[in-house]
Parts: sequence; C-alpha cells; structure tokens
Amino acid sequence: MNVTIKDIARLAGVSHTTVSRALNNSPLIKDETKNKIKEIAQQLNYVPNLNAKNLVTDRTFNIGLFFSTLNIGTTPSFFNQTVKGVNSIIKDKYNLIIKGIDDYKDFNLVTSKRFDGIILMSQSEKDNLFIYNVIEKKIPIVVLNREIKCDSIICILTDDRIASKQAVNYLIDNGHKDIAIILGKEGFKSTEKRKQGYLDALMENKIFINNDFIVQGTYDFKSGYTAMEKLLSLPKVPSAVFCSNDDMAIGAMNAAFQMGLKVPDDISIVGFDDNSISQFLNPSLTTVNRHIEDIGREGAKMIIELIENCEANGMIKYMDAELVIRKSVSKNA
Amino acid sequence: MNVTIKDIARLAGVSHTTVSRALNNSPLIKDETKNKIKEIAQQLNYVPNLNAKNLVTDRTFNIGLFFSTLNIGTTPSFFNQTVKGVNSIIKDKYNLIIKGIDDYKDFNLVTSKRFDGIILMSQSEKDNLFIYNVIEKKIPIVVLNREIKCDSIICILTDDRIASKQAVNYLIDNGHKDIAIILGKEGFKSTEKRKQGYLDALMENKIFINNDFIVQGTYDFKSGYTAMEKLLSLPKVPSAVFCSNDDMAIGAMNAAFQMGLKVPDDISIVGFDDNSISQFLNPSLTTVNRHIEDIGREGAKMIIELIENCEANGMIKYMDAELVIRKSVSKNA
DNA sequence: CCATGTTTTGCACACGTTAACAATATATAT
DNA sequence: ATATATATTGTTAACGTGTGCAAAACATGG
Repeated sequence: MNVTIKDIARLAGVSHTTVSRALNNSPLIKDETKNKIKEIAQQLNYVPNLNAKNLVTDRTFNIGLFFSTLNIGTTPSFFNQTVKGVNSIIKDKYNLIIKGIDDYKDFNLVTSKRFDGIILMSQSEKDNLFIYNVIEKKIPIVVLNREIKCDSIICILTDDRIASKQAVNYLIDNGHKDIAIILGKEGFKSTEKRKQGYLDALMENKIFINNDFIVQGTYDFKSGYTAMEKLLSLPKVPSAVFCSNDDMAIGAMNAAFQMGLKVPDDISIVGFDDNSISQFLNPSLTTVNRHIEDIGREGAKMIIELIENCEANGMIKYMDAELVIRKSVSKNA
Repeated sequence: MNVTIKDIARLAGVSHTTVSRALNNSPLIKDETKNKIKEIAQQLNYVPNLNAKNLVTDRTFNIGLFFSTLNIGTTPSFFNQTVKGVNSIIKDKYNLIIKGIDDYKDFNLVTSKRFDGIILMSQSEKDNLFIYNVIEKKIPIVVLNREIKCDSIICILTDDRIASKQAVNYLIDNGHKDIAIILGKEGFKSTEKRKQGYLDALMENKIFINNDFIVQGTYDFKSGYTAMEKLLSLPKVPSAVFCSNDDMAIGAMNAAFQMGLKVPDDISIVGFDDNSISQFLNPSLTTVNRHIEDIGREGAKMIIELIENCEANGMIKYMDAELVIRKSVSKNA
C-alpha cells in the first residue's frame, strides 16, 4: 500500500540499497544518482517507515519529557512553559512524549527501545529511583530543576537558594524585618532550597528567625490562602511574606484582601516563578523569574546533543534567575 | 544485548513462534506451556521490541495530541487541563505525543505509520486543512472543542454559544443592560460562538446592540487589559463586561482597578473557562466552567475505542458547561 | 490396532530498512 | 595496454516480531 524504497529502486533502475544510501545522503553515492532518486522519492511522496528503520538502527525518535507528576504540585504555567521550551527545539524528526513518573506502576516500559533520550523535569527527591533506573538502562538523560550529585548526569537548573535569598534581601532592603515564608510542597527539593535562601538572607542580616513565620504550603493557591490566614492570626503579624511560588502568593494576597488588608500598604508580598499572570495582578506581583522556558530549551538542546553526539560528560549548569520588581512590596519605616 | 523471544524460546525448549503466541495470549497454545513461557519472560524481564512488533503489525502505539498551536492563544491552564485529562486515560501501552500543528511545515510526517490515532484540540478553522489531511490518510481522529460538519468525524465540545448566552443572561437577570463583550482571538471558532451567545441573549431580551461594546481581544491578559481601557474610555461606559475567557477577564479587571474602579461595585465582569486561578482572584470571578479535563478524558476514551474497535460512526457530543457564580457581578438597579 | 478429528507446535517467510562485504565501473599511473 | 587504486553500485543477511500453512501430538471411536 505504502511506497517503500523498493518501489523507488524499481523506478530508478537501481538496487534498494542504493536508494537507502541516497536518501540518507551517503557519500558513497554519485550526486547524479542521488538527485535522481531523491526526486522520485519526492514525487512518490515517500515517507520512511520508522519502525523498519528503527528496528535495524536500534533507535526510536522519541524523546520523553517526564514530570514527577502531572497532577497536583505541577502548576499549569510551569508545565506549559516547560513543554513550550522543549518543543521549540525538538525538531520534526523527534516525537515529544509527555509522561508523569507516577503514571508508571513499574519502569519496565521505560527502555532504550522506547526512548532515545529522556528529559526529566524533576520536582522531588523521590525521582531518584526513576533516574537511576534510566541510567542503568543506558538511556541518555538530562535532569532539569534539580541537582543530582552523580557526576555522569547533566543537570540544568537555577540556583533557587541564591534567587530566594536575593528576593528576601530585597524585602530587607526595603526595611522589612518581620518576614514570613510560605513553604512549597513538602519533599520537593525546590521547597528546601527556597527555604534555605530565606534563612540565608535573614541570618546574614542578623535577623532573628521566628519559627511562627515559617508556614507549610503545597504550591497551590489554596495552600497559600490558608497559610496566610495562619500568619495573619498570629499575635505578631509579619510585615512581609515571601511565598515559595506565585500561585501561593496569589492565594496569600486574597487572604489578605479578605481580612481587609491592603497589599502592599499593610503587608508586602513576594512570589517566585513569575507566572504569566503575575504582572496582571492587582497589585502586580514582585517575583523571581526563573526562565523555565529557557531551561526547557536548554535541556532539549542537551539531550539532542547527547543522543546524536554522545557527549557524555556530566555537568551542572546554572541558569540565571531574575528578580522582577513590581508593586507588591512597600517601603517599611 | 536485550532479551528477545528467541532467548525465551531457547530456555523454554520451544520455537519462537510458540513464545510469540503465548505472550499474545493466543488460544492456540496450551495453558500449561503458556504459563511456563510467561514465567520465563517475567523472570528475564522481557520487554517486547516495539519496532519489530509494529513493523509487522503495522501499528505504532502513539497517540498524538495536537493543538492548533503551542504558542500564543493557548493558555497554560487550558493546555494543562487538556493534557491531564487525556493522559489520565491513556494507558501505559500508548505514548502520548504532544504537537502544535504549526510545528509542521508540511504534513508528510503525519502518517498512520507515526500515529495510531490523533486527538486534536482544535481552536481555529485553519485546522481544517490538517483534519482533512489526517482523514485522507485514514488515521483515526477525534476533534475536541470544535464542530466539524463532516459526518464521519467524532467531535466533543461544549456548546459555547449556549453557555455564553447563559452567562450573559445572568448579567441581564441582575439588571444589567449596558453589557459589553471582549472577543477572543480572531479566527478561532470559539470566539465566534461566544459572540453568538452574547448576541442571542441580548436579542432575546430585546436589548439594543451597541457596536462600541464589542471589542476585539486575543485571549491573553494583555488584550483583555487594552480592550477594557478602550471600553472605559467610551462616552457611555458599560455596566458589565462579558469576557471571552478568564485570562482576558483578569486583564480587564486590572484595567478597571487601574482606573480607580471597583469590581463589581462600579463594573461587573464575567469570564469564561474557570481557570484554576479564578476562584482566588479578588473579587473571585464569576465564569463558565467547561470541564476541559473531562473533554480530554472523553476524547481519549473515544480515540482508543476507535483504534481498538474501529467504531467509525461520526458524532458530535456536547459536554455540559456550568456557570460558576462568584463575586464579580453586582446587582444593577 | 487403525482411521479420523482435534489440539498444539514448528517451519519458513514477511515486514522495510541498514550495513558488511563483494562486485563492478571508472580513473590513474606505469 | 596493463596493473592498481578509487569510486560507485549490488548481493545478501540481519534486526525482532507475527502468521499461513504444514507437521506432529494427542484424543476419540470403531
């Protein structure tokens, strides 16, 4: 039914091997015949049968983009930016397959026969099991968003600790001392990093660390809302809150509004992530832009490099994050 | 390197044919041998080579989830909900491949050899070229979000026209007469449908249609913002604005705030989509929930049905949408 | 025991492609 | 012209799986 290289061979009066070589631009074939063959292929609308090709070359043209989960904990904006970034680099010839690690019961189906390479947007330490599994099966992998000590792995991430510290320092520079933090989802590495940055800033500025000001969240709106409620019911209310992501910052903002407080006049808020929505909030949100899309793009470039050229040196690449100053922070006397 | 059915055959003392049949649960094979073989396969951690399998059965286990574009016009929340819905149904055995139609220069690479089936989240009439291409190549397809007249196609969508009408009626019920609309991106079918619903509601209630109250947008925040600015600079300002999606509603809200107006006291706003964020806005946004995730789920079920059982009857399935009443609309005297 | 029918297994080829090696054509040097 | 090197093409097998058909094993009835 479908046109194969043998059909082309017949029409061109050559062997199918020659056709195969011609279409793959082998230097063995004379330019003249090459062109003739390519022309016929074009005319016949020939599309190579990937299954056959992959069977013998032992490749798929699949690149897996894995998230720790596609459910709670992965915000739409974060997800979307990652996919966009990766997809913008993946060429036609690769398929981008999106999966949550938690979609699998076991990892039997994650094999080099299924994926040429894997990009993991890693959000939790629990992913390590998956990572080691992938490495053991010799599938090229690039890990985004988390640092893996193993030195054969390529990791691409922002230094959340430094970025958080920067954000909190900005609050301190504006005269704030009673600074609270709403933490991210427990177990996520990013949660810990951002907390560290917060602590670093306070400690370097010799500000007393008040444990009441450290409240757990889960990275979603609602948890930001309830966390803020908790903070506002304290005997001593903080003058500024650093939220471990923008979604929670929005939740926190609304809790403040609900209590009749004004942002930033009564309480300042800083977020983390720079969701596409954050600039349109009221007040617009001061936050940290991690350039997730860039990270995705970089990861995609790396994995293709890894697949096609087998450059296997592990490395940790830090991408720049940037504090975006808007209007949710006020000067504190 | 990898274990094949021949390896299993050797260990079981049978031919590879028997192994193949046993693992595929052929009724030809005695249960006893079947079990023995399966056990060995298990032990050896056998994973079938998809390329080989697909080559002979002429299948892939790929399901393509296509969007009109992965860039501007597809909001993070919408994208995320769709993927989540589809992914929750796709079983381990299928790969979910995500693509933007505009990623392709031509459709040569979209063949039945690449995709067992395609789910298209269609946002624009321009997709029709793609759709006909897919049909011509006899690839099973399910279209989400848009109605295609061709009667061999399965479409799943909400009736945006009715839902919009309902939303605008709600404004009218609350005493509003000067109701504006911010349109979606030009060329998108949804844009038109929602406009129709808006017009339906006005006409049925014999409210004069003011062309100044109909303003173009592009479905993103910014366009909502500028559209609202335009509306607020009119000699006669509307008392309520129906926004064709939530993102624009948020932009519009902020434009109102910027002008010193209060929502809903000075102006009422209704959105469309029920973004995950909308309930946390201040004021929380009255909007239409289209249950995108359900649509994705339904689409996934359909395409699998289509692939595995070849039920080829076209149909148009409408899913329920629901007006979610929150706090962005006030009673108008 | 044989003849016949039924259940279970194996042989051999096919799927469309690549690649090692052999074979041929062409160019170059003597 | 001949020998040798080089460029170009063809022959053949292989990748791992499924399947039509032939073969073998087993069961049944006489």
